[in-house]
Amino acid sequence: MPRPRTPAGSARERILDTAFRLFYAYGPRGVGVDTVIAESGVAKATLYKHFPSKDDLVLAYLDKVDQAWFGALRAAARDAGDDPREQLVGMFDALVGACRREGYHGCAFINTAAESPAGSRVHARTVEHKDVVRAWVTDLARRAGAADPALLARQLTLLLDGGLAGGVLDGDPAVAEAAKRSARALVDAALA
Amino acid sequence: MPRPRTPAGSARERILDTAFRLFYAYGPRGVGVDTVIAESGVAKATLYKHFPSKDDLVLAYLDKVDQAWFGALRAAARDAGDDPREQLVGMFDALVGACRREGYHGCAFINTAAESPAGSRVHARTVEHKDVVRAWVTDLARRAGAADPALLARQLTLLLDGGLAGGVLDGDPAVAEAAKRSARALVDAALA
DNA sequence: AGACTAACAGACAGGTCTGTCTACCAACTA
DNA sequence: TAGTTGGTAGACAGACCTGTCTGTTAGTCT
Repeated sequence: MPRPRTPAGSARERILDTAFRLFYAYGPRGVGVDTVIAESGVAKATLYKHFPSKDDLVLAYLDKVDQAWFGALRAAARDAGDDPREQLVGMFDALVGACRREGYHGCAFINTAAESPAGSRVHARTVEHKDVVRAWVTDLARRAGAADPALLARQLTLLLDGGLAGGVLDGDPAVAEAAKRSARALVDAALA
Repeated sequence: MPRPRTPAGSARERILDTAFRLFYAYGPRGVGVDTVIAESGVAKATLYKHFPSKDDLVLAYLDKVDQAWFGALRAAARDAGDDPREQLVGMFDALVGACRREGYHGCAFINTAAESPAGSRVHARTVEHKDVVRAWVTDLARRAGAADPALLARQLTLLLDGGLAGGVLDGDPAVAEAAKRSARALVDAALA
């Protein structure tokens, strides 16, 4: 186990944490590698050792975002109780919470995908993330007894995406609340 | 009236048309001024005469997008008949149409805002655009007899944004169809 | 003690980006 | 005819970006 000389975790962690913060705030393209290096107090060679290219760092960033967001989504659903029907609505509290958070700036995946070329690894990773989330919602919808779980899941993730994406501009909690109300209406309609 | 030597319209139009095409496909940040110049067959000085900075060109691009998208939205609503209630659902056909179009790449406003700094003119213009559209939808909702037109408008534009934003990845018409079904359910619930 | 590993510090190359500037040209107008 | 206007062509400055490379330092393991 190599002991890090600096107190705040290993170099890799510091790089990734800094990249997470800067990339989310300014977009990966808006942050140069030199800035990440300066802010994380790391040598350039060290960064390129852990992440062979900036693109790899961006992908690692997206993985971190995926963990955080998907985790928040599942936690919000869990907090809504045991009924899958309530969980489908409750997961929107993750959106409400995100909107309230200082520095909220919309969906990291959408934002990053918007500034990446069409067939890039970033796009593939984003599609992967969206698919995983939608599969989870689909399962929830099935357990709730929806006649067409795939459709309901598509509708709810659409709503989630809308709420998240619009957050690039302003994290108005009213938007998240409207999304939650919509979710309630859609779930009610699907399980009538 | 100065006669343009090149057949395809004035220099300004050519620049704007080219910028529209390239900016939408690759994102404003992904396209250099030199590329716009080369593709539109215009001198650099001419571009900077009509648009003092690249930012001004980006704003002009957004205005063009606004006209196109808001126009499509109103046309789709009009095609749904005279009943405001039907128009609220019918406007989603603009989304369906956009998804089908070759080269569809999501919401130009969201995509551009994602790669622009927080307090920039691009953000302000995007907020302005979203507000105008929502005001129009609110009016439609009021005429349809919604108890809370502002809420219904917020819900529907949220859905619209979700469908548009997700299009950065793939223009799946199934997404647009799901959005339209959601709209129908939400309108029905609000006007029950 | 000696080898090895991880990290630091920073120069550097090669490319791209925005925006400015000079010089020239063609058409219209007074 | 002379001036004005709107355009072309392209060099250039200055900033910034990614990725490579050299050399040094500190801690760990055998």
